[in-house]
Amino acid sequence: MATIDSAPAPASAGRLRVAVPSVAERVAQELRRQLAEGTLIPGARLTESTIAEDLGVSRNTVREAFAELASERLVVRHPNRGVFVASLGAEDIHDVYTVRRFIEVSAMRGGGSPEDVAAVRAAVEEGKRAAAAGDDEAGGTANQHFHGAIVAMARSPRLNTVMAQVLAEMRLFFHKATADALFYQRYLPDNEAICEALEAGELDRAADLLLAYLDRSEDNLAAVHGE
Amino acid sequence: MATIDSAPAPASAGRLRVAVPSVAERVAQELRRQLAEGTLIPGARLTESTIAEDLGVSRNTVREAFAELASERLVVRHPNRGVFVASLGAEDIHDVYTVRRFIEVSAMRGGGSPEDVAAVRAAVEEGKRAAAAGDDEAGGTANQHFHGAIVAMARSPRLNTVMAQVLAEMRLFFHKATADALFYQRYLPDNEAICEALEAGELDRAADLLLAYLDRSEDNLAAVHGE
DNA sequence: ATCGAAGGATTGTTGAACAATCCGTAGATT
DNA sequence: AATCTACGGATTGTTCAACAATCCTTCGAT
Repeated sequence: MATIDSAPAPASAGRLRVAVPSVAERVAQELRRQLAEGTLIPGARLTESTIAEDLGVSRNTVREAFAELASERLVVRHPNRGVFVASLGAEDIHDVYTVRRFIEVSAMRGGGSPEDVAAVRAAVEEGKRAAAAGDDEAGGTANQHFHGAIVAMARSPRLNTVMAQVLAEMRLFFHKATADALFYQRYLPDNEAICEALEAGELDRAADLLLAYLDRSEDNLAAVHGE
Repeated sequence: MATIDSAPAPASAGRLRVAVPSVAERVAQELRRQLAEGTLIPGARLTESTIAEDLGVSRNTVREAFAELASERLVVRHPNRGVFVASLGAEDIHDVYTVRRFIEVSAMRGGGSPEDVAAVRAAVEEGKRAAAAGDDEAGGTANQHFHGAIVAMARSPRLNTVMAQVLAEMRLFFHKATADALFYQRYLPDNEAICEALEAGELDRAADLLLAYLDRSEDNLAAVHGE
């Protein structure tokens, strides 16, 4: 399949160091892409030699990429058996939402700078445009931007990392749920209301709305899972 | 230096599968130990070949261990330059405490089952014993158990993981601070008060006390850092 | 003193090899 | 027929050796 030689060759001209990511990093990136895109479905097995050949890299390099993805919980290692695309069970969904409740709600109560709030607003508008265009994929992305922007208000690199990983895990799961075209649109009014409360400086109310949203979202997802 | 063949040989008798950790995992564990113990000081460089020889494993295996430690932020990778023991700057300390405020305080407001509360109490008593014995190392460990137990009340594997990583990062930094023998003892009364509020079911008060403790602790640590 | 060109050392990556482990299947046993 | 055991194939875990790419230092020239 597609090779990973995407980065422009370190050709002649530019003397500006661009920090080309390592091969292992590019492999991880490519796998992340396929994971998010849904090419690799949860539970699928990833064979080292196959991927190594497909991407034209060594098995050892694939192995390093696996280690990275495993640390992000996107794949699971079964010793001596191989790595598999992570599949979230009911407990995992609940746990992910627990993390989100902890982090997002606290971030909301802390508020953010005007630029941070503007970023939240921008994500809401992005969602509206996606809905208008009927683009579900973009709608999901916008929703993740919305929640990412909320956490970003805390300006904490570590919290941002945690949140990014959790959102990546959710994206992995959503390929079952997104069959419902209205899944994201349903939450647009919530995002709008939360954002307005935030812009008005009513942080506690915004946090309460966000909490209610998360609870409802979890229930919906659990229902989809149970079907 | 010391080899890593610690696990009892997969001898004859036992048919019970014990899941021997992989070599890479044992290397990571050994490095974690040295990191926590202070043998490896922040900023120190870890040369692949040296460690490979010292532990009697291959360079590739060391590399896998590095990847794991890097994902835990215990070491930092500088591309083409090597990996270094992470050293926390002022921003990092603040960030770590931000994470702790988010997670610990929320967990406290959520409360926990009687067993979970008992675990918190046990950590407090552990700290008292360590103080009585004048054992600073044990005091630090007890303190980490205390805060770990608070987060454990949320019964969230992912939050526990995040907290464990943050505590590991702090341990890395504390080797400067622990010169002050009273560093941990100073916080014993706080832990006691927080625990009592928790046991009394006064979650909000316990959370407020915890928050105040975290703020004070951060200030102290920042002061130590600045000296 | 500044700059640039070797030189050496270390990382990044590859390829091949082998041991260890797992899985499925075919036979043997009851 | 069902269960157990042994075997074989496939994949992972780990090692080793090599080489390219990159960085740091030193040396020398300007």
